[in-house]
Amino acid sequence: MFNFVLVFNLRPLLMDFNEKQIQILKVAEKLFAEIGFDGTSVRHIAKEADVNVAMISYYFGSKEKLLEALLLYRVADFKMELETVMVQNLPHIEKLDALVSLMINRIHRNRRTHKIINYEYTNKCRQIDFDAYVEQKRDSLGIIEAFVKDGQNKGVFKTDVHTKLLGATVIGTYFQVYNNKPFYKKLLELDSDEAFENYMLTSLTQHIQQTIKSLLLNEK
Amino acid sequence: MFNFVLVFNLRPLLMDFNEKQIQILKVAEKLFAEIGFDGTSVRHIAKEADVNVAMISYYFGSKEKLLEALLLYRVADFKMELETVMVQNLPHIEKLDALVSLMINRIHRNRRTHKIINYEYTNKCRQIDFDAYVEQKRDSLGIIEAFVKDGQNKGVFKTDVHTKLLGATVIGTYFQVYNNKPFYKKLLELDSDEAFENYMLTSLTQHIQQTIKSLLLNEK
Amino acid sequence: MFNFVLVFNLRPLLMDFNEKQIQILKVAEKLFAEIGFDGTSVRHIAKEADVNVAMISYYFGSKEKLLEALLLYRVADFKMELETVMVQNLPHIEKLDALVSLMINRIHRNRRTHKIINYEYTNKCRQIDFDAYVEQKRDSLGIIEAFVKDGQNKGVFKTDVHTKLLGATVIGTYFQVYNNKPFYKKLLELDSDEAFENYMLTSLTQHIQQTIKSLLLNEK
Amino acid sequence: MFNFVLVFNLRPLLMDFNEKQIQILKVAEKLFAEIGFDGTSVRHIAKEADVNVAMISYYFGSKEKLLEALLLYRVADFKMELETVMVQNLPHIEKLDALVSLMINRIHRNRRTHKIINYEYTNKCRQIDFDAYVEQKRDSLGIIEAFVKDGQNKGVFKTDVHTKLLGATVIGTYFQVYNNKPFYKKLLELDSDEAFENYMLTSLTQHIQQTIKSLLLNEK
DNA sequence: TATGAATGAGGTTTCATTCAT
DNA sequence: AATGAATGAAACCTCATTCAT
Repeated sequence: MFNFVLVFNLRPLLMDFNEKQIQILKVAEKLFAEIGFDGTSVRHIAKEADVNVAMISYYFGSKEKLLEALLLYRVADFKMELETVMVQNLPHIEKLDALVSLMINRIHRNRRTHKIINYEYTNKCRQIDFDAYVEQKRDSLGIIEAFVKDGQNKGVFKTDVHTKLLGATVIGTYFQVYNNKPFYKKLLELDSDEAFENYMLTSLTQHIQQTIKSLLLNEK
Repeated sequence: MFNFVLVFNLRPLLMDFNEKQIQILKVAEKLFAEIGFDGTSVRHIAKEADVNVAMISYYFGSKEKLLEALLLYRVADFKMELETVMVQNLPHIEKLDALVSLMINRIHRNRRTHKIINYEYTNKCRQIDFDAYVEQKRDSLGIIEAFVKDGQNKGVFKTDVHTKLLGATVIGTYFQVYNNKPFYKKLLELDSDEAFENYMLTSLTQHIQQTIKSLLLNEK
Repeated sequence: MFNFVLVFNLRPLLMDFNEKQIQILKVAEKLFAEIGFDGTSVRHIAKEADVNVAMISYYFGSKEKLLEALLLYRVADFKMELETVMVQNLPHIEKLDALVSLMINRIHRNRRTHKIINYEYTNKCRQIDFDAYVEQKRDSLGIIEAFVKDGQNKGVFKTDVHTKLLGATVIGTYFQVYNNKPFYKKLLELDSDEAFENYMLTSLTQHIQQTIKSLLLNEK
Repeated sequence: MFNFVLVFNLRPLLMDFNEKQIQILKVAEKLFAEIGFDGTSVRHIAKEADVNVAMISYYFGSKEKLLEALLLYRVADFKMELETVMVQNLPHIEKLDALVSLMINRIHRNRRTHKIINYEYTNKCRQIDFDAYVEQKRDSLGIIEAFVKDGQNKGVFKTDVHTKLLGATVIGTYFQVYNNKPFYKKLLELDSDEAFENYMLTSLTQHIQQTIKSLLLNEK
């Protein structure tokens, strides 16, 4: 049976950032996502966050450490959310939809940080500790895999699927659209950023839910 | 002096880059993909390509123009390939598989350049001409859409799908795995880069084909 | 960070450059005058002023902004000096001599900066704000013109002169000698730089005074 | 008596520049005057003159040698012209006017080159041979001085003038206006470049003639 | 004779960081 | 605890010139 009893792994995050630190983190997240990690200068961050340049080194140690802090700040509590869904007493199909929806919502909320990660994670020459990210990803995919296996055992889900790749399809589809925002805005005739955002959380989400359900539910 | 920039602006489809230019382009592609556009210095490119630093400016005008040249070099003749598949006399289902396979192969071949694009395309502050990329993307998705519509008209494909998002699922799934290579190598127990490459072109491709077919073929 | 550029743009007449800034300005003035603006590298300035290269950008923003700062530093309070002479209760002829003498002294004191201006003012491709210079020039010539008109009205000065060109003759004669210093040193048998300087402030000044007086006083 | 019999000093100039060389010289003169010697790149010259970059080194040896060639090309035959005036049988006063007019015309014709010289002549760090310029200047001023002395001996000209500085006043006044062209265009309400040019050759010339005559003719 | 290709040197500016206060 | 001043390093690019052809 699907084991949703998982010990909360409370990493000693020391995430007690003060107000100014959070201000810096938010500006950094925005700028890193918009113009890249290397493309963003600490001066730019400092200016936009209305703090002294030296403050960034002072608070975070270095620009790279700032990114690490951002990862901890944004990628930490996902598992708890997922488990909140898992414990609900729902039919597998509905739970599947809820799961996908939650993943997308979560990713969407932190899309900027995840965009940075998507790019920087494979960056050689970078000395960033991605453990929190990897751990979260592992856990998330683990939960999905366990849930799918449970459904397969119960005969609800098909078995001839690449279970480990389901998450990649969910998140990958999301980011392929997000990373090509100008292109898809035009293609989908979405006039404003708001319309685009809305599309991501409705139609795109539906498409992804439908995709995953098709894979798991239908006869081949 | 012969002005290369002019030639680029004319964008002749048969780009006649000389040997040294191609050497530079290949090194640049590698480094841009590995450590980012901003993270890569022209010195680094020059050193790795074993050419003088000034040569890059001489041949391409600037670092940004070098990236534009790379786009033209890598993203140009996709449509022709796609059409080669389309004209084949195959059942829709087989043609669908061939289409997905071709897309992935194509993306895989130029994965480095596409990774750069995925990141840089939405980069504000960047003055890069992405027209070739956008054009190619539009054409590709257009061909897919037309093919799917044809299948729907013939009653082979389901109609309640987000046709315009199919490409995003194909390519997005691919890149989600590619961009998290270390993670998936571990998850999928792939020991070497070769094993990973092989997985991308076999199992991952199958997964994506299966995904798209599930969406288009089965009852909901 | 305190933004000096903004302060410059406000152009406070009492510029509060700190010691190091003044050091840089003086070295820059010397080198710009000796080897030209383009011929002078910021490295050279930095070395001669014994400051870090980056300091010039830090303090002034750019090399061109440094020149603008120099203009403001050197070309600012001329009108006040002129007016000091004008309010004196002297016969027109003596006042004319005093006026010419003051102009030459003033120009001589800032001869280096004015030499740069003489060359750079008409330089296309240069994005320098010469407003302070133009304003000062306009004011100076305006005061002279008004004074001459007054003398003409009082019947002291002749009327058939190109009043607006008097300043050009004063300053032009000065600079024609200054810009051909090696030539005139030899022609006038002035052995040392001191002798040359002395000549500029005595004989040359007399010549110019005599020139202007001849124009304004004598029958044609 | 004024000795106008001077042996023609035919410097072995080898000024047999071919068509392309002259083309280069003309473009160089224009650009050097407009954006300075250091500010002008040989590439710019080559492009504007529609010749290969290497041609400049090939024809002239170096950029500095190109400037030297320009000096020889533009500053060579002045003395002959001056002597043409001197031998005319005219009253001293008229000859004085003719002399000034000739000087200004000559300078005006080669104003661009002379502007460069005015700036570069005192440029330390520059290894340019200005002998042709110095020689020409010496000769010109010599002829003027001799002419004035002749007039003084004949009692036509006043004696209490700085004879050696007359040339500086003539040429200096001219360049002070020329170097501040935008300023004087506005001050003198000259709308077009043509109007400015015209003013230089009429009113400004008159002013200078009047200035010199006032100095030499009138009672003090 | 003439030139396209190539290069070493040096240009300006920006970078992340440190340090004295 | 917090910051303005300062700096070495390195970024990209342009320069005048050379060289093989």
